[in-house]
Amino acid sequence: MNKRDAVETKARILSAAEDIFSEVGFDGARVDDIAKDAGVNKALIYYYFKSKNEILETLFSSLIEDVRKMLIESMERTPDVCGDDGYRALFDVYIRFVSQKRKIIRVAVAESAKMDATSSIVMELGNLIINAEIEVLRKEYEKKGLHFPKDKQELLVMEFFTGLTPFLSYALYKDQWENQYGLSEKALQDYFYQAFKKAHLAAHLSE
Amino acid sequence: MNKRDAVETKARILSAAEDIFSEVGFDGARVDDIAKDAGVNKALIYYYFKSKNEILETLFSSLIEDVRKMLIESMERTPDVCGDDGYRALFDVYIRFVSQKRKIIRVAVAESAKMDATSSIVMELGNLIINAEIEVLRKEYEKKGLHFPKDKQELLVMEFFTGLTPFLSYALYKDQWENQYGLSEKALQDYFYQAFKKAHLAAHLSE
DNA sequence: TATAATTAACTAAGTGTTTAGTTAGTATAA
DNA sequence: TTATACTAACTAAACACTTAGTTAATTATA
Repeated sequence: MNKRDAVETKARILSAAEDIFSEVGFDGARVDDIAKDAGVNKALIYYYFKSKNEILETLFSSLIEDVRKMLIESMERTPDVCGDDGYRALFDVYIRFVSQKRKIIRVAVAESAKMDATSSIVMELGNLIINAEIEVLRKEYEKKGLHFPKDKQELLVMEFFTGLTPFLSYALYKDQWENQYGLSEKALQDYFYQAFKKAHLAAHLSE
Repeated sequence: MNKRDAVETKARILSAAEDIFSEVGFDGARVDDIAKDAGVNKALIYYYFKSKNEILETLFSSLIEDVRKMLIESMERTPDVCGDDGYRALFDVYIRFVSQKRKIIRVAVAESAKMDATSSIVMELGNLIINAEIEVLRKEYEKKGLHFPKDKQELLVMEFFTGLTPFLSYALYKDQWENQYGLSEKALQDYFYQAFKKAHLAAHLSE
């Protein structure tokens, strides 16, 4: 077997783990089941990862890395966009991100919901996303010749509650809303975007 | 050894279970630990509950029952309140609810985040809360002589994303924001209320 | 009113099963 | 022939749940 097979095998293990973690949670997941779904022997998992926990950490690291890349790319693509267009661009990045990463976000939220999760991945995600929002706002203030109040920590909380958590809940409950109420993905996103924009405009611009 | 009050003992078991579930999740929780924390023999837990799962179901049933009571009481207390006051009343009920029930809400969110959770307790909570919001809105439309568009399901989704999930995240991440950013509970709630009101006004009244 | 019968509340010490992780080895490509 | 990729078979520990009782209090009976 050559090296390319190994990379692909490792990816298959991670993918199977992601599926199973998102279905039954980390503690509920069985390494045997991950191995079975990945089509490998269980011992091979311990050849690539030192523990079940390291599989989760690898998945979380990739998630953080991916969202960081996504945000950076978006900012480089539209460096001067602010206001309405800025929100739209940010919204598109978020929605693409949570749609793509829905499964692992479920796991992150479930793990963060545990009380002892001090090094919470959701907080880490939140900080990344908040910084992106601040960047959009900063441009907006700048364009108006105003100084952005950098140190206002309450703003971060506002951003978190009004900005990040609806996206997380979108990732968590999208399927259920679609099934239970027959809502299309497009309809969901349209209404969601209106709420997102209004909440942000209300929070930052109208007073 | 003296016999203790059975009702009180059962309550102690449930309380210990709630603590441990919220710390390490349902699958991560050990029945031995619950017994130890409740100060009873493990077998007594199986005397009162047929399984570990039944403990969780009992806790979830109580949560649903409690929120239902809370909402009904609030509506009976302020039957004609609408508009700004209506939102304030609803907000107060919500915030009191999530503050009191924070621990079990963590568990509910963690469990709901698992993909197979079809009979999701969060969806059940969501429907209860959504109905309460609709009631406030209905009064508002009525007072203005307008007919409330009952069948708009998109409204439910809006309510869910903009109304319920920030409360859930408040329950989940309040401690972390307080610790990490030194925010007081009052400051959090004040800003949170502004966001809540604006999001709702924006969603329902400004178009 | 004393005591025997009954039951609710509780426990020590398991049982069998499931689990994460290991060992000791084989096959293959370079 | 050496390093990488892989597996069947295994183990120790952890786990949910059970068994086989005990204790304390209540109720029925003499």
